[in-house]
Amino acid sequence: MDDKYLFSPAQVGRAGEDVALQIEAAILGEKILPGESLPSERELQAQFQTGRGVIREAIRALKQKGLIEIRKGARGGAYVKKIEVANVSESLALFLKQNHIGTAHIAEFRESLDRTITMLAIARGSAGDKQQLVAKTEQLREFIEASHPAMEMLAEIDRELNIRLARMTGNPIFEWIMSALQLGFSSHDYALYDDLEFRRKTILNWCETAHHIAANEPLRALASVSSHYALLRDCVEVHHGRQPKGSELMDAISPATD
Amino acid sequence: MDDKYLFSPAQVGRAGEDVALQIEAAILGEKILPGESLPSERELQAQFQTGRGVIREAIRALKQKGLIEIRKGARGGAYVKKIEVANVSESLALFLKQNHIGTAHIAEFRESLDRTITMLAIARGSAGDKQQLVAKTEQLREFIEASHPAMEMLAEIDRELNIRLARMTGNPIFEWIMSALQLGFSSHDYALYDDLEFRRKTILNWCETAHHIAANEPLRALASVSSHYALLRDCVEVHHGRQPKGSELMDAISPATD
DNA sequence: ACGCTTAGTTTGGTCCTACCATTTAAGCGG
DNA sequence: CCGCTTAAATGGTAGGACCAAACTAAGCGT
Repeated sequence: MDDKYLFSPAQVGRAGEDVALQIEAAILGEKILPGESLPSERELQAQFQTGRGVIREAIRALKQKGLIEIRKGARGGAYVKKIEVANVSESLALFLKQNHIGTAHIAEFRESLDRTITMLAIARGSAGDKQQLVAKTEQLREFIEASHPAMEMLAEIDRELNIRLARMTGNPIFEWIMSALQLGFSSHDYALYDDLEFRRKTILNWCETAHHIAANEPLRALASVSSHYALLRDCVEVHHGRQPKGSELMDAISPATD
Repeated sequence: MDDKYLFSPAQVGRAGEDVALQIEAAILGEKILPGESLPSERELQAQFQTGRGVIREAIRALKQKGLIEIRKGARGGAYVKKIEVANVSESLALFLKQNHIGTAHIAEFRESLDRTITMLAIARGSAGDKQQLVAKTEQLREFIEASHPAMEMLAEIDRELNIRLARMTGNPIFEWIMSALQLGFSSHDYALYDDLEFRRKTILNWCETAHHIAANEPLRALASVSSHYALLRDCVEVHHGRQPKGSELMDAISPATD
């Protein structure tokens, strides 16, 4: 921190990029650990031998990447943080949205993911995890039978169940990919809970799945999982089935459009 | 000249965020289409009633998200573009890297993905696609038998084969997730090609897989795919043998310990 | 009339300086 | 010792000036 600087002066033309890259390298190379902070903007300005605007833009880019968070005031500055899955989600969601990916494609992908997760969860999840899963679903069923809660809440619980299941695989990637997909498209999930009929069926299906998992019955569990997505397809069909509007959704469901 | 602007003045305190959000909303809401450009920085400065630095930071953030590209000079400015899968890859790669995800976890996820992709490719891929796949793998085999090409090139071909296969599913998400995983971790894939022995086996395995796919033999194709990953596990094991099972057993594949 | 050169204009990139808002820490008085 | 006030550190904003790149168009020569 005295005569030996972490960073080198940036070159002209694309100084901003240069600065951002150097700082990013320092973070990824763990020269600065999560929780620690970068030097202040004015200090960086001195180290990089550049204007403050350049530093600010670089910091902005890193913040956008999720690598740092920024605090104001004394002892403020750019603090390195662990990247959250939300950053990946946002990126993925933006991408899927801008490329007009239909619900059918997302559902198909999620179905394949769910099937794998289910198998791994059966194989690796502890008995306690499985019991908790059953308990959660039972609680959900009682809930829906007793009252008519907001569908946002049900969607939230559904999300939580999926994550819990994914975590039982012992492989964090499944959990994160699932999170990313859900965060990006939770709005679509609401469709399932929009209709009381489907809501009931879906929850019963969750109970069924949980029981099969707890009973270590992979084939039956897989059947349940797939039937969840069959339900989803039916639901979508009922709601916008005949309408030419949003036709991309439907023609993507039938895969044989070659 | 117009009295009706696209954007509203930003609020103080977090003007940068505000500006970025407004512009992002305009892009996502397709008020500005890909190929078109935003007003110039100075024009935006006028519309948002703010300093130019704020505009620049907002634009930097959007560029980082992959929503726009920036050109200098007259007719320059921020052009809206379609988000590329590389953005998602980078985000995912950063995340996995910072969270120290082991190769074993990535490989497991990829294996599950590959199995699904294989089944879908068999079911949906055209005969032409399948023939091309076989041709590519045969070409690869001849290549390796004739010479000792750089392993980077082989890794690149391997990548291309995977993408081609993923594309045959007809569901772009498989292709993109596969791209993202590969872009983020192609360096680890090199491990497989490091050893001549494994290189040969891997390529032969690719040929086998391609033939099974072309012959519409899903079970055999799946066996081939899994055998590819078994090969990977063996390879890693040979390179650094002893490791306690369970956690991060392939963690030290690139750095340290050697 | 055509093509090349050149000056001008637009626009992003950088630098600077000043000032504001917020947060923490030090200092002071009770 | 506690609480209030004040000062310092730091990010956020404003606005101006200039540079560099890239496109435009005027002008020149053939």
